[in-house]
Amino acid sequence: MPDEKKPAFAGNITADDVAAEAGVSRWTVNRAFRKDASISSKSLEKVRIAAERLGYVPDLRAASLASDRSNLVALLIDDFANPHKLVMMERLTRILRREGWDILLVNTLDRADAGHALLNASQRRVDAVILIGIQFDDEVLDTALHARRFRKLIIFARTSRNPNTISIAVDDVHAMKEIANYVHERGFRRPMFLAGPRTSSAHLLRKETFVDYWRQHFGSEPETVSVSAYDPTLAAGIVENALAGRNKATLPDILVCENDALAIGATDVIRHKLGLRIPQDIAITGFDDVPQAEGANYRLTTYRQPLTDMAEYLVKVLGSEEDRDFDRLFQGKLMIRDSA
Amino acid sequence: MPDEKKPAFAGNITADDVAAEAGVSRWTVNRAFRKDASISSKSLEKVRIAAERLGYVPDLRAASLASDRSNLVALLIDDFANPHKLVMMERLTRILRREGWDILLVNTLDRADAGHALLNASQRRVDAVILIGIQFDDEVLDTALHARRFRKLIIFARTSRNPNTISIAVDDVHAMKEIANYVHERGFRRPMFLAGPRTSSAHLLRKETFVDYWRQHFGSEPETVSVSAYDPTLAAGIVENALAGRNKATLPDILVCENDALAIGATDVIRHKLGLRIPQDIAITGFDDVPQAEGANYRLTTYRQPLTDMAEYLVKVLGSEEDRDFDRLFQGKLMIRDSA
DNA sequence: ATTAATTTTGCTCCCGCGAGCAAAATGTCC
DNA sequence: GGACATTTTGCTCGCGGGAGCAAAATTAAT
Repeated sequence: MPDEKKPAFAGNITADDVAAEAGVSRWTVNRAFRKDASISSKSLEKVRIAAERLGYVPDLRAASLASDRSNLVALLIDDFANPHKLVMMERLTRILRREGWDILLVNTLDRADAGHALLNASQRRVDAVILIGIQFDDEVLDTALHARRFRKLIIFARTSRNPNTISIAVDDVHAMKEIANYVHERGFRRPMFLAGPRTSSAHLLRKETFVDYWRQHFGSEPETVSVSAYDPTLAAGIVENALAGRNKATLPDILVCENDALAIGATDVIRHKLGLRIPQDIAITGFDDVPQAEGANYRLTTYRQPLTDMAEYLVKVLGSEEDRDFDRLFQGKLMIRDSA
Repeated sequence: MPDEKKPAFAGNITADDVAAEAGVSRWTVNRAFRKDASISSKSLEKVRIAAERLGYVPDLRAASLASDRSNLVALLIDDFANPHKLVMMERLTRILRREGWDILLVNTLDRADAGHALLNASQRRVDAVILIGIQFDDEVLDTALHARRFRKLIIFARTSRNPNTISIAVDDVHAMKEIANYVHERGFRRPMFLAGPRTSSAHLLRKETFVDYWRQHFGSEPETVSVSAYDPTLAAGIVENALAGRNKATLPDILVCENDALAIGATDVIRHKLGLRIPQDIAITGFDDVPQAEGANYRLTTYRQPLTDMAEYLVKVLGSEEDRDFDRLFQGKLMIRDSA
């Protein structure tokens, strides 16, 4: 009788086994699993059946080793407190997988760890590295680029001026000017800007744009406050400190936040700790348009990044063999809701 | 002369190059990068220096191919709408990386896609698969186990009765009884249970436990409502439908939610669409203790899963060569806040 | 049918490293 | 210094598949 014992580990079935079963050579078997295969439909069918019976799937490690293409990209992330990261990961993983790219997820603990994370990725011989964290400053990038172990280094959803990286991001300058204009149009006159960590010049782009634009066009100098991470909880603490004890006259009339993570933390504390109403006592704007921004609780006026388009462009870049300048800025959309 | 052109792609430096530079054999070079290495400190130093100069790092694909150990685990996720997933990912990736495991992140689009996702992982010859999604029902598991392409199949943060999987989860039965008792103690008498998708029997555990326990100990039969995904937005819609138009007498006095994702959606709609106060008009409990549950806005009474302990146990399981029953239930902790 | 053009198949030689063993080097003891 | 134990080093062979070419099979053209 056939032994019906518990299913054994079957990782050791190789193309040779399938070749024997199908009565063809090993190379024909391997060809059957490549899309560019030059193979007759007859032997393809034979191989399919034999592979099915034996439970064979090609070993991508070996394929990658022999072909020098891993079809693997590393995704380096650090700030898991930011809910927008979840959205970005979902979008990226979905679209990348659809195009045949696998993803190595690396949690970069802190700035000092960035180098190790990059090394980690390089040992798997990833074809590209995608950075969606915040702690990858110029120094880290330079180290990575110096080692030069990846074909492409992509900064996703953040502008980078480094000429050796590929930056796929929303046009922050345009976006912040649009926000500034909207804020002013709606009659707000004393904005406060809530900024994130200042780890590199690129992060200052939104803040600088807003502040400079406001000063130049509307005269006054906006207050600014900054938080050391894009974390709603931290933002709440900072905002509470910054606004506690103020009265109608000294309170900003709107809090312009660098992103939704900060705006959400700010909203919570303004309502529940400071007892103020949004937008009557103080309005709020965000950036990113995370899912909860649309929910009944926040109704946050924010700026939507065209993440899907950006991810689609990303896979196009990954697939390209050219060595040109792939940097690209996308235009987002101001989502007007109740918070401002 | 040595060509000093711009930093080239340096993925092609091999142990042989380092061996030549250091004046040792290739095997000594490789040994220098293994921790169990039997190597003299003198040649280790020589190799380190040479490797540093050439920018060499071992190729893990080749190592994995030769040793039949990839040190890679696949992480399969599907419900990215649930904020708790972000917490789980952070914890898992951090602890796994610390122990030398790399992570292949696979976004499982839907139930039909689960098989492909598993195949995907198997082609990279991962040492184990970790499931933290919801759509991996018994049928999917059986298919995966039948193919048997992984040494270990771990269901994380969800109980599974399948004897061939390893389930690392919180003790749902104990937890729900604790919640039921607490709810009753605090004087609530007409609970409604808000459940998630009913894709497999395992998902019903919390609901069934609560409902059965309540019926047996407190007489009445709780109402139940279910949402097709752990998504706050969906939960909001369902709850609005379920509660709209009710008055004091017909409204449940507490909404017991299967997890925080549902509780958050429910909270938003109860406050902002139905205009009710929490907990005065209706109380709420959750499960998971996501970061925002503690925030000023929700102050959600919920049940904390000991994620760190669970993740630590997971790496222990991964490292073990034994073939015994690794299933384990952890005890969590009821976090009492303002929502109930 | 014959020859040439084209597709399909099989083969050699790698890809970069590890297991396991034999040779060489080093250390130990009297 | 000699005999032996112990560490360190080098080597053969294989992990599973790809590039690229030559042989074989098929198709097209005359």
